[in-house]
Amino acid sequence: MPVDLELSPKHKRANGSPCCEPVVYPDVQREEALRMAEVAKALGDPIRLQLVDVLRKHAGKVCVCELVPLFDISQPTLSHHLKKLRDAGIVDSERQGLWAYYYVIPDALEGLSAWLS
Amino acid sequence: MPVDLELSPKHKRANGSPCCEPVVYPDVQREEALRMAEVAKALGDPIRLQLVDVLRKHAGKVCVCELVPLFDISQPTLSHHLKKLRDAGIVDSERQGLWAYYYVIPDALEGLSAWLS
DNA sequence: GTATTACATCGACAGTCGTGAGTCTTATTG
DNA sequence: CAATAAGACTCACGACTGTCGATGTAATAC
Repeated sequence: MPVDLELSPKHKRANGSPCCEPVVYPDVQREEALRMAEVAKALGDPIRLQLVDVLRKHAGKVCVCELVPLFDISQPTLSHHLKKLRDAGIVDSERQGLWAYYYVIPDALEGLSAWLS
Repeated sequence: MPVDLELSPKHKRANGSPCCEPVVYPDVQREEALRMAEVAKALGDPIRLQLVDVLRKHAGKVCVCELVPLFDISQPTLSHHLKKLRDAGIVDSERQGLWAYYYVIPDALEGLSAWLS
């Protein structure tokens, strides 16, 4: 329910004077925005978003070798995307012999999710 | 409640044969992932995320001249970010004389928000 | 031991990004 | 009319991105 509060007819301002009452902006938001933007950026690639989707739906740890055939990209590229997700703190991995198992870090998406709701 | 379903000790596979039972991946997700990644990418910059935050909290249309003093970037750069948000379908604008008023498109974030929840 | 497999890292490439300075268009003011 | 202001656009710059092929590392299989 957007309310059009004062779409006031504005006036050209003298060069030094402020144009309008600036919208207040809480400083607390700033570092939180940095973190949320970091997560959003990591999700800002279709393949990474689908990777997270698969990992979440699987509700457990998924071997990289299971992920490779799902996407039409090379193994090094997939590894690169997984690293991006790791760097963003969204997923983590666990080595077991030759195999690496990935999983979504619980609550890693909660901040962004809460803000979006 | 992550359940470790069969972290089966895997075996090295012969070169041609499949390594593991690949996780199924619904094709429906694919275009939806494209759209959500587009939105996430647009939110993947702290300034743009804060811009959307301001526009949402204001619950109405906000003049660009009110946005400029909130951020430590030049006016052309702010305009550039607003264009990115417009291209991603997150915000839209409305000209009124010299002034441009921006607002968040209702439900633009709903897809991503629902997926994250 | 050697060969092979899983996965990560490196190097290189074209493409995109965020940024500011400058310019342009349009509308208001006088 | 001329001057000025708001905001979008253009250009250029360095930085980063997604991609692949090649290479490196470590563990398994023989």
